[in-house]
Amino acid sequence: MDDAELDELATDFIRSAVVDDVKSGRFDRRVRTRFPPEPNGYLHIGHAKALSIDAGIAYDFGGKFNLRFDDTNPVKEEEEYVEKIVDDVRWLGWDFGDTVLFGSDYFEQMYEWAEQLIEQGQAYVDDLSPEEIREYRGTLTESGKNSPYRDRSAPENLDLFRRMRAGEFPEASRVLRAKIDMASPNLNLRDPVMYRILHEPHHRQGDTWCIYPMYDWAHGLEDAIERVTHSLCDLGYRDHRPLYDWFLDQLGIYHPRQIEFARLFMTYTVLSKRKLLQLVEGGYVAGWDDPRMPTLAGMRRRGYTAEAINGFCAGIGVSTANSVVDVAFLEHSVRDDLNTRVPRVMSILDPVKIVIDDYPEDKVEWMEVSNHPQRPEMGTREVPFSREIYIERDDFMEDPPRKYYRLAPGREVRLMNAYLVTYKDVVRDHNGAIVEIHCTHDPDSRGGQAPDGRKVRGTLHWVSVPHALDAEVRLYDRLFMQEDPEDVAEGHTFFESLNPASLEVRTGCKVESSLQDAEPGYRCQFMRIGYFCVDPDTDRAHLIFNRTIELRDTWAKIQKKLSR
RNA sequence: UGGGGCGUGGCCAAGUGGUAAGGCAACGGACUUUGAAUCCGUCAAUCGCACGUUCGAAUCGUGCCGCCCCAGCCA
Repeated sequence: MDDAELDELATDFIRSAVVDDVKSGRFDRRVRTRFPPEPNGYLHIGHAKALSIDAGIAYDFGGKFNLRFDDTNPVKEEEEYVEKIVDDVRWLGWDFGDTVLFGSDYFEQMYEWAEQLIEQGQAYVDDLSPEEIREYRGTLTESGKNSPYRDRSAPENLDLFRRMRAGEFPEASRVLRAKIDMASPNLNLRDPVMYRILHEPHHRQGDTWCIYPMYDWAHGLEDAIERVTHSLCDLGYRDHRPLYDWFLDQLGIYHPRQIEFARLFMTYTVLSKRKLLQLVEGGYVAGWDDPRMPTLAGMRRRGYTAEAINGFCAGIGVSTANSVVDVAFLEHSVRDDLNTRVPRVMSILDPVKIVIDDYPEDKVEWMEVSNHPQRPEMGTREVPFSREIYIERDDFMEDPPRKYYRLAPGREVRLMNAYLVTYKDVVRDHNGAIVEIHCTHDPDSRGGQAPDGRKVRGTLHWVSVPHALDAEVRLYDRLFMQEDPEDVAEGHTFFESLNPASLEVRTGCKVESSLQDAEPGYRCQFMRIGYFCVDPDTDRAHLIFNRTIELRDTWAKIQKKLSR
């Protein structure tokens, strides 16, 4: 890549920094990034943003991208999560080569470097209790004070540290600390803990270790071992950067550059692993992959595409300002992607029967219907039409308001790709509820075109009664009712912001017969309603669709205005 | 009240001394066999506030205000 090509890649402040480093040869013109999840939960849309930056930069610069688990705390981490995370990263389409990396694989090297620091007199074994360490650390406004164990000799520290590793001491009895500055205004530099004793088996290392490295100590070393050039993380680590740099400098080893960016926040959503876990464990949702969850697994099940999510991430930009992205932008990204790629189909969520009195009783016509009116290359299919069809219950009104131009007494409407039909009368049950609407049709309007060119404003979707397939449809809505779910009164929790109507299960929906063999994951647009996909719970006897997202609904807006 | 960050339209976000990009949302209108999509148009005399420097400031200086993060043997 020459300089002119590089300049074009400088589209945000991080890429600009990378461009500078490539130009100056700081890392031999290499670019290598990494995504370092801790395997203690599922990935969510916030991780998709981080991935889009980490992996996206490696991709744009023709560099390498590492997927590396930051698994330094055996008590919080589980194997199940690593599989799910790997799966999600692949699904999003990011290429991390053929190896999944683990920070824990570097434990031995880290240990050797710790001994080096001890020998250099820059790390010591501290016997203070956790409570004492906290007291000695001082506060935001008062400086800390030195531990009485701070000046142990290097040989003594080495001996103690080796015995820590050998398992001679109980948990919490001792730690290894870096000897930096207990008076630093940056609390992270007040002799941070490097190793703690944990008599816990590790998900990959088994019982090999009983001392485990802390994040600040481990992270830069992992980056250095992997020859990462740019270690990108969220703003929360800004204050840790001096420490990241300090360890690498004292060791005198390869030194990547850490750059921080703002995490993603989104309206009507919570994005913290802790809270997501609470939703799962409290049974507020059906699991990590519940379609209402902001997890990648949930969104995938909901019908969101990787392209939509990546497009969203690219669209929100990268900056260092804390911001809350409007969930409407995510929804826009999803509709935008689905609109161009997904076939159209007719399905009725709330059916009411129409009988076309002047249409022969046994006749069936197979109408040729485009799979995507704007994209003829997606082909056509044959859809059966007969005397009795279902339409949407709210596509008929006996006493319609202004601007309603669907079926009503005295009206003629178009049945999409079929015929123009005119209202005749209605049949009710003893409670007065409508059970059938009777119409007549214009036999010369086959295909839906008026032979005389008369204007017909309303166009309805429909499904032939004898051919219709029964389906369950799960209508999902936002999980939370408030823009900021955490904005609750004192003593209350975000659970109270939960939307009680976030899931509505409809049974007895009538879908087009072409959906007969649709496989789980199949996406389509139910015309005039929204985008849907087949849920994995589907089986031969039971078709189940998830509503991914509604179509924009201008009529709903007009109605709202009319009612005011 | 220590330290580190951040403040550009309802929401993101460009802009780095030469007179406020773009997207989302919203609102009009055109088109329409999806009230979808598409298309066209409207939407910041002003960049947290106040002084100052300059021919000229969102961009530089000073002061103030507001918001976020840090006191795990979590990451």
